[in-house]
Amino acid sequence: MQPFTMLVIEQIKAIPAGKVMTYGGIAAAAGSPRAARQVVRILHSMSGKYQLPWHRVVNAKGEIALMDDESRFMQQSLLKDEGVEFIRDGRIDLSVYGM
DNA sequence: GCCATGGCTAGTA
DNA sequence: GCCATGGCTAGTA
Repeated sequence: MQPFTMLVIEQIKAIPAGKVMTYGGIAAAAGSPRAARQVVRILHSMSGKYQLPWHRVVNAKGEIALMDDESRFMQQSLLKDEGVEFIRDGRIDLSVYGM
């Protein structure tokens, strides 16, 4: 496992319940601001193995990025259970979370 | 080659 | 809606 990958995994694991981070934000925190897509890949392929709170990651607009209906519903439910509030229809006001 | 991005245009209203 | 971007895992040889 490469250093950057490890940093990204740590960042994701460090997101507390009830908070969210963006793909780009995580990439930046791991020292590589333009590597948002790589964060996507890591979530996609290592969420299960490393027990990542994958549902706490959203895109830069505060939207759930998943394409699959079932998965996005799941993500929304998990976030709501943690107290994350959605504005009209599936968006999160990122300014509430300091972004 | 993959990927669940992001940011900036063109083009419509 | 388009396309430049980044870092590398999964899987074959």
